[in-house]
Amino acid sequence: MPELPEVEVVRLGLLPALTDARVLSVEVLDERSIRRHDGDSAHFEASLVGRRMREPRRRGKFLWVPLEGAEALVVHLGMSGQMLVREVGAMPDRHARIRLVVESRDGREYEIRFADQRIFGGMAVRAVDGEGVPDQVAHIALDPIDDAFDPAAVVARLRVRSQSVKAALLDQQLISGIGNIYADEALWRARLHYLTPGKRVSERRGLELLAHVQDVLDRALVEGGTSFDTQYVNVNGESGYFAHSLNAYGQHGKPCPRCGAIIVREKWSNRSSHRCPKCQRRR
DNA sequence: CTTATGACCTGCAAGC
DNA sequence: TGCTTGCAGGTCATAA
Repeated sequence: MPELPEVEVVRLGLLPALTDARVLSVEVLDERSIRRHDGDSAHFEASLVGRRMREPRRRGKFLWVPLEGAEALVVHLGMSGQMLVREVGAMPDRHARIRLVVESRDGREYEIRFADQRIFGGMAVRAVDGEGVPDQVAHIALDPIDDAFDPAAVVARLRVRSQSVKAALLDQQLISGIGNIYADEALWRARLHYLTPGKRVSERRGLELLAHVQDVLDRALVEGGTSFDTQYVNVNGESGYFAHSLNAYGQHGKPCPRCGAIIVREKWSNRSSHRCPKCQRRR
């Protein structure tokens, strides 16, 4: 489950099971899901067993579970990753790649399953800095729902770029947490064509765009994220409801809710962009 | 430095 | 029915 709202839904779901829990056992079922870990899967397992976990954190689409000592279990869901909280010995989940058994704060045991169809996601144990941020996450910009997020600074950096405004929104080193769905939704709300160069976006419209980004992420979070199929689910395997509220993403062939023109899908940078041909013209 | 492109994977839906 | 093709919520390394 990929973008910020979906990852935050997962983090919230993990809080009761993992905060102050202790790792009892770890089993790597598919080596490929251990990514950017400094060592093999046996080393990964040994790095976790017996250790105490702290409250799960998130920046953008990166999730991590701080460990006692200056390390953290970093989780990235990639395109199709899931973190499922199950009873120990529950029915198997499809595409389960890594299993952790933990004893939670209240003394109950849970089986945490990392499931991932496409294996673009993964886990690693990494060192953290003085702020508790893993080295793997250090290069990721603050996300729009972080207290320290600075919209004016992001707009200033956007406005000196020649690249398209959509590429900027997807650049996790400029602003994190946005992916293809929420980029298209925010651009629709802001009535901007995705190919508009950053330097052609006025300061006022840039700030408006970021306000739309924050609003669409907040609303999606309240709805439990966007799910089109069973790939994108919370820790209990349940889907979110924000797909009903999409105005542009995946709406090609349907009328624009604002002006009635037919939403189009266009190939761009090895993926799809959705826009209203009337409200989001290239100027 | 910035920017663009392909690699990494599995599986589903649509079209023939 | 079976085959092929296109498509999918991301990130990173590499090249220009």
